[in-house]
Amino acid sequence: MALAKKAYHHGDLRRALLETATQIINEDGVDAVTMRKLAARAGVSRTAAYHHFANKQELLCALAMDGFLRQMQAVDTASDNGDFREQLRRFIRSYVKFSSENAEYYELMLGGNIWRKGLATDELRSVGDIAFRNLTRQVEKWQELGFIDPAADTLRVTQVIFCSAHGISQFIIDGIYVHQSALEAIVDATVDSLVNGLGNN
Amino acid sequence: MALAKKAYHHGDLRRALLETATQIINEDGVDAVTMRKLAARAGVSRTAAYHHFANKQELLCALAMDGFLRQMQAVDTASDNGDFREQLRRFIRSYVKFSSENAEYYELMLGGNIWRKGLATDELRSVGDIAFRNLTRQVEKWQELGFIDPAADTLRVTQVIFCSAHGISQFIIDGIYVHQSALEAIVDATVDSLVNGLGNN
DNA sequence: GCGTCTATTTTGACGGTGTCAAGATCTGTG
DNA sequence: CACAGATCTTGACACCGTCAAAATAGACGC
Repeated sequence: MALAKKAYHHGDLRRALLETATQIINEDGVDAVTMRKLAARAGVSRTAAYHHFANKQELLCALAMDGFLRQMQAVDTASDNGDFREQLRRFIRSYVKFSSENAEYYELMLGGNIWRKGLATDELRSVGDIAFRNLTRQVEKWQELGFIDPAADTLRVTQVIFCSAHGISQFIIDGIYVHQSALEAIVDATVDSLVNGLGNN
Repeated sequence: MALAKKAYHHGDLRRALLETATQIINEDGVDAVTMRKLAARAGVSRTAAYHHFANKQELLCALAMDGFLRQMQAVDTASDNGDFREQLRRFIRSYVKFSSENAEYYELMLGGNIWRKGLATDELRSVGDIAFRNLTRQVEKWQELGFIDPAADTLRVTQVIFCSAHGISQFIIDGIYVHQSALEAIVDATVDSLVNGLGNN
């Protein structure tokens, strides 16, 4: 008996398809991912994938899940030395770094092609929640340290920070309004604004 | 002689196509916009549109342009009564309001399907610049009023504010992490953070 | 080992998409 | 009125996602 799920004909077609998809994403972007191309590269017929994914959306959700897992590893929520500005900068910088280095994946994860249409899998939804809760916990830590008012609504603060980080990521990726070369400067300006406010410099 | 561009067979097919597209967007979303469907609704054959738009992307760019123009009218950069917090709140609130009320258009304008792939028309690019410069000018005004340090880099400040507003918009539209019901609360929290900073409440 | 059952894969097909090439048609101009 | 060029149509091609039915291969009870 195989240990996990050594499948019948192919070996583990599901995993093979996901890996092939990742490869295609890195080569030609998310839009180049096609059920037919995927099957062809995996050496299998056009519709074989449909026994492992109900449809293309479900496959994309599985890929997005991988993205969230990799993102959680990449975003710095561990090191807690330095003052608030330093910690927040490290956090946002690592977030934006991941986004810009994995632009196509980020597009898949948060680009609206999945969520806006309400097509997220339950599984993806829960992984997304975990990723968000990671950030919430970080904010809680900052509140415990007195960096942020402990009386403040943790959820709101998290959303404020997250929206900033996401906006930067998106504009950097799309190359509009914010250019790659100014990435660090913008992150720093954002951090300064969030820490001290625009009013009091 | 016609005054503007009364076309030959149809009348003004270009305009008719754009109007039909707007209609489809409002009914079924951007993804439902199809060259063939467009033609059918306009009562014209499949490929007629290709004499007015080089390809689908160019048509989408034209629609995005309309979006930016409407956005500029909708975003409040006119009224300048009240203190900084009030003005910034009015600005961001009107921005997010437009985004959420015109979600499909916003997706088209800034959703990455155009910009990320580098497919923006020169015309669209310049309208986008104008829209951004509108915001820059608003920030300049705030600097002149002393709400924001006049020595601060206007471009950076604009980007910081814009990224926030965009992040909120995107998450609201996609219904992830930020829910419609908390829209005003999140805008207010963002405004407070931008004005006073998270550190000093 | 054999037969059966089920998971897996394939083949064929359908309707949909964007877009090109060639021909038809209409309109403004000389 | 003829010509030229803009405009539109028809036909075709290569894709796409996905369903239904047939074929196949492994697992499991006997």
